Amino acid sequence: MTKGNYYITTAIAYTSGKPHIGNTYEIVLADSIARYKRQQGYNVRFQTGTDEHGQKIEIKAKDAGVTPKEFVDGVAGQIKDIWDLMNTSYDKFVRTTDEYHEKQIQKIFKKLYEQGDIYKGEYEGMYCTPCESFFTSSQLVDGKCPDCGREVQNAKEEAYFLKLGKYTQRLIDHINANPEFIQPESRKNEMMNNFLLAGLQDLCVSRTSFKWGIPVDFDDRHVVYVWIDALSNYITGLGYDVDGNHGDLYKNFWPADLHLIGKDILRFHTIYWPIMLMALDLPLPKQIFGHPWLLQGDGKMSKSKGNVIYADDLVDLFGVDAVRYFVLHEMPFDNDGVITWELVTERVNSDLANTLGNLVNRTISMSNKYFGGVVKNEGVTEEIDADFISVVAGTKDKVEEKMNKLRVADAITEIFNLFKRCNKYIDETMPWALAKDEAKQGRLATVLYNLVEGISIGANLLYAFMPETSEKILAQLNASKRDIEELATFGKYESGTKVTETPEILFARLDVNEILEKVEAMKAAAAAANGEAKEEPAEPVIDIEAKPEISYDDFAKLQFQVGEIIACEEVKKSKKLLCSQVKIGSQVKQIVSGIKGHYTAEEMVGKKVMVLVNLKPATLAGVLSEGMLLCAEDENGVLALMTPEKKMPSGAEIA
RNA sequence: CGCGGGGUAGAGCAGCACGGCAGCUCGUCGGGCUCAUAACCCGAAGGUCGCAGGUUCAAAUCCUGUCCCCGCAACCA
Repeated sequence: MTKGNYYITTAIAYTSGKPHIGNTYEIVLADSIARYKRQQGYNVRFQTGTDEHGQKIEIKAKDAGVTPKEFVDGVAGQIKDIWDLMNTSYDKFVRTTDEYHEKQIQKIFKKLYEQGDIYKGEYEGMYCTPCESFFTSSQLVDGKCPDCGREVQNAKEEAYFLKLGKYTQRLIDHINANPEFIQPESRKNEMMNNFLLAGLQDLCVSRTSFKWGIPVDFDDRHVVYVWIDALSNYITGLGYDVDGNHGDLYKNFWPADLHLIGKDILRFHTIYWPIMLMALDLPLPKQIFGHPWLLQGDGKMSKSKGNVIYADDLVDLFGVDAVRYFVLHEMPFDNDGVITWELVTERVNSDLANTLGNLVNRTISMSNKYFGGVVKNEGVTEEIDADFISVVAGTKDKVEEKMNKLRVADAITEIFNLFKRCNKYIDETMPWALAKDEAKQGRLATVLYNLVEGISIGANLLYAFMPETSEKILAQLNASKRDIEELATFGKYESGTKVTETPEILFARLDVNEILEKVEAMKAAAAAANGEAKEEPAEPVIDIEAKPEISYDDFAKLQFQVGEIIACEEVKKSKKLLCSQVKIGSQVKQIVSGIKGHYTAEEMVGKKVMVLVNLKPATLAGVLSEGMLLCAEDENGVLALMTPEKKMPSGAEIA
């Protein structure tokens, strides 16, 4: 009966903090695919988990005054709670701090080192601490981290590298030969053109700058850096063993059928991971799908804006299945989706309450009203039934077609088209009119039977996406759960079955304003809780990496003066540059600064600012810059110009 | 200056690889119905598909140019 094995994974979540609805989307998406596959008859293995190492966690734990392990135990628990709250049916939750995992990582690292795929080298470049990444100077943007825009430091670090060159061609060939490998396809070209064809730099796979990681067992100053550690979870979680003593799970389920990941880490999954596998002489996963992001309506989610949406808050307000429905249905296939409280409310009302909930409710009440709840097919058909039945019975194939292409949102739409067709069927047949005519009892019974059967099929199809609701509907109808294959046949609902006498409202209609009020209340409560927890909400402080000590002579080389901005304009074609004419004493210098977005050109004019005067002129975006305006930067990247706190003449020296 | 995504009806989106009547959901308006959660069904209004050119019998779709927005990401692997 089984169609074979099917192994699906999500990316493992980084345990630096509570995941929000964006992170949660991925596990729900994976869950719906896993459930669907199971329903189709596959023997499914569904794995998720947490990535628990790295400098950031080390730092966060320190800030929180706990050990890294305690910290990740807490967050991993939180993540698991949310996964469970979302009713996801994963079979395995890996943690990269699990002992079997750590052991295999060390062995993998060693094996790759011994066979020459990993070598020891030295990494020199500009280092961005928060991003834990090195960059070449050409990668920097305005001399700052291209990823986060913050300052970078020149740094050098002994490190191990994974050789990529040896396998690049093989990977290119593989991608070309397997068009399904990277999904959606538009991403495939991106990977090819931007990385593979351009030539790969060897990947740095160890770190000495922090300790919270899996130690390299033959060189204990190093810990294994994220990629080998995290990516390997897909095989260690199955019981892969470097020495060949694999567990049965590994034998049965590798290679994976689908790695479901966010589009941001597609590069690592379609390039580095396959190369690692090639180096280990293992088969490659069959498909990698980089799903889009779920975005907050009024811009990017951010804690400072207070607009982060968390899964548990959504569940409190709407219920698990409503949230699952929303994220699965509203997420386009290869475009980012939008979530707002209003949009969720709208979907719940129109799709779940009106179309579905009300349909179930009205059907059951009619059955009770007219036949004491007994649903019997009297076989009195009419021409009008044919179209209805073909729509209902045809939905299974449509859903299957969409699911095969991972078009989950479209699959759900098909199911709801079925429910809409049911509502229409009620209007077409007008059961209440039939009920008034004694001669039409048989027809009435058949109509209700058809409806109940239609809903039963729809509810079964809904199972993968909204398991709880699916079961509730089937329970109310006293219908049985069916395999997918049986859902293309109309008429399997057992005639003569009695439906529930007391239909429960599946989804209540919601009032947008009430929802928004509750959201406000929730935010206020959260803010209050935060405030209390912190006693005095101390102004946050920022620690940056210490730079080497300098002598007074070094300092004396720097010439700082007060400058007055006498004119300022935006640098055309640049994103964040403003070009200022700065009067310093009697001379005027042109200085370009990356502060557009923090200050407008008009605001700048007239300000007295601190200027580093004797900086070697540079050209930014084609514009000459003869100095630097000094700014302070907070943890959110907000910039503030340094201005004298008393009135000072232009040109005054700062020392 | 870099890379990526986008601009189609009031809102949210599809359509674009392969040109052929501009579509879906919500909302709005009108009608119908009363079994049902003021729900359901039918109908209508509303868009020169960001702008300007070009190719073509025909362009949202292909080409060229241009403007605008967003992101570089989920608390920052």
